[in-house]
Amino acid sequence: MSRSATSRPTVPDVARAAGVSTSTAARALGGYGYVSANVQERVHEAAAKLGYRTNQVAKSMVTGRTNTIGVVGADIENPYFAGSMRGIGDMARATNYGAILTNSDEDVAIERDAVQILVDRGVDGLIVAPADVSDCSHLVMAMERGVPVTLLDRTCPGTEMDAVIIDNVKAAKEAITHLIELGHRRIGIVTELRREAEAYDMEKMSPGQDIDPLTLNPSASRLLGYLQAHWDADLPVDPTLLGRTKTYTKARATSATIDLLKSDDPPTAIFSVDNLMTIGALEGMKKLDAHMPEELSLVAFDDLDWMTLVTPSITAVRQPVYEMGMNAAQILFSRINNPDRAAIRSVASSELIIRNSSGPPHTSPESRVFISKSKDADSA
Amino acid sequence: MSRSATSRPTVPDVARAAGVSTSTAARALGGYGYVSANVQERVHEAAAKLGYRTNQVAKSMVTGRTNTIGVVGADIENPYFAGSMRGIGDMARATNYGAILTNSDEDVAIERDAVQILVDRGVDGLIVAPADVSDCSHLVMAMERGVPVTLLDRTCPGTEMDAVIIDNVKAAKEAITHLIELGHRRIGIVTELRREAEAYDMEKMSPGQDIDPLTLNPSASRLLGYLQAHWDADLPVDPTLLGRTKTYTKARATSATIDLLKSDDPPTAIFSVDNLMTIGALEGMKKLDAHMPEELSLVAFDDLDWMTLVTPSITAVRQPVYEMGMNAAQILFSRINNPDRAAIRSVASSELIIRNSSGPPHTSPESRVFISKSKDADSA
DNA sequence: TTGAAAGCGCTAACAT
DNA sequence: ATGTTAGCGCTTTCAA
Repeated sequence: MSRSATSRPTVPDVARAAGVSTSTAARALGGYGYVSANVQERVHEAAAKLGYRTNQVAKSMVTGRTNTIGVVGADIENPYFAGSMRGIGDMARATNYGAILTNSDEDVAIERDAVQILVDRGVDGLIVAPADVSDCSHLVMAMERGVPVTLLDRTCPGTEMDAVIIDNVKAAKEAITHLIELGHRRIGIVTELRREAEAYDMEKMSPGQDIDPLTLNPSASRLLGYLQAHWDADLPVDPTLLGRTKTYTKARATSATIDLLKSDDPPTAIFSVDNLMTIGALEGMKKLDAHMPEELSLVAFDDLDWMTLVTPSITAVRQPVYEMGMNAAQILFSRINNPDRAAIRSVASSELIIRNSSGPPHTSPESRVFISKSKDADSA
Repeated sequence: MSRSATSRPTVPDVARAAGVSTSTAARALGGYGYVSANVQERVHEAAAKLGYRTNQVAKSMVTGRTNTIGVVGADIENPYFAGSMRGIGDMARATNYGAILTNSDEDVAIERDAVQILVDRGVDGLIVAPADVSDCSHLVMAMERGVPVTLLDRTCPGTEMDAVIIDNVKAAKEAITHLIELGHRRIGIVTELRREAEAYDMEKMSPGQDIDPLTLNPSASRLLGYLQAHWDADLPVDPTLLGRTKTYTKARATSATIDLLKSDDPPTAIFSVDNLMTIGALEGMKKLDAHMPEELSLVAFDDLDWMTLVTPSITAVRQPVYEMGMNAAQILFSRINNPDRAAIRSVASSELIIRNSSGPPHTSPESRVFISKSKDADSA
């Protein structure tokens, strides 16, 4: 296991070549302490000649800092995280940090594991999109161990962690209000809502109760926005319009959409709660041959590059993912350098981009071909 | 800068608590050397009680291994790399490795920098998609420094590095042959070809010359496949059908496509050479309102999830990106554990998925509305 | 301004 | 099977 053909030169090597002591050479190389200009130059010359490069591992051991952060997201294949990750990576590079990427698949156990491993590795900080906002104990522990955590996309209620989020309730509400204003009265929503409690919320929630959106996972808070839009418009809410996938998969989104469309009184519009759900919903619509926007409107959460290319182009809520990633990294670095400052909560602004997949609803059910079609078909 | 509230317990701490020597405790903890069952248990109890966790940095310093690899791709926002990265990450996790991700934006200077920094950081190996196959000196240097490199997506000719690739020439040839068999005789190609030399190749290349595809960047080797398909079918090649973007951006792909379509004798089909080029090409086609497949056929390189959702669905060459990423990681790990084995070149198999964006060409130019339309329009 | 020496937390000879 | 000791490459007191 010869790690290197000829092992790399060390500080003592450079010192010897420059005719100074180890500590002087180290000072010159590391740029700290007092060094005379003359020595500075001699040392750097020697270093260049020998091809010296600082051994970061050794440096880390004594400084206690690795200049590395850990990033725990759900899935790098999801454009949301890919975009954030790019932002994080760019900011890290600019600040001389490395970023170790791990995927949790929205599984808290995997996330807990990943965090543990990253902390063991000595990362200087973590950026985490927690799989479950009600289970953040491992993140709190990391912070207590001296490893700062910046939350992305979600917050952990009752904790004092920095976070970069958007206002999911507001964003969803805006999307639904758009549909209501177009005349839609039966709006389906395709969303995960993994935890039982979240699904019940739709019936339990009422205009009176003042729920803190920060205690909710994104899918639940987007549901809340859905509800609030209805309340504000004095519209009733029909629980059968809830297309709950329980599992975060495209296939479930497809079947949830199909179920919705095949119901006795199908929705005239669908709100898909994030990019994976959108793909699933579109697949379901395609299977039933439901045409947008004449037969069915669609508003998607998360804007992707292909959404302008499809016909019709898709109305979507855009999040500034790249900027959010950059911001999260920046906030984390500031925290690393100033562990005791107050927690920052950065709320990025989202934007509803109205395109052609959303239009006025059709008045007569007869004109909606997919309905009669679906009567013939069996299950999915 | 208090890194941790109360600093973490060390091996000596555990040893003391268990009433054994440091080295015995270390052996028990690290699972190496001889330890009696009795002591093994006592040490682990003590460790658990103290909440001991191995300091990986210290361990790395003495073992010379960090259990970390570096990954240098063009852009994590590109689904190709995101998919590979997911594969790499999953394999790394399974093998107890961490993966540091960096983006090169296809810039050799950035890549060289990234490699240097990762080597300084002490990564045990690198997975790199080299920005330019003719400029791999920094990768060779890393290898000479004892840091193995596995190439992804591209090879470095004349070097002995492991690589995971597909047969780009064959894949492109298959795609173009499909179009030729449909009856197309004027097939446009939208591709980067950054280097001047690559662009000249189209004219210079001839059936006789036996070019080694491994000396070419992906976009050039796909062009070669394009040419070979023509040669095999005894069809002439028209250099004006080359939509060269020079820069790897969507915008350039769009304008290259528009230029192609607005030319005096526009192509009846377009081959977009990777996913970014495809998005650009589609945008250009949409701008000119060129309908697929009646007016214009499209075959894309890289298959993405939305390509089945658009109308018409898009014919595409699929690469097993996830598997390739996994494979690259596996090969790298095997090389780390066996530095002297022969180089592996793993060629994954691609697949042409025929959908609805490719069909027979229209015989009469008059029926192609976008042509007349584009006569009116100005530039882009 | 420079040098000598200690030590970060671990592993790995070597001795017992 | 266990303990003693040295040392990875760097930073960092402390003296000079």
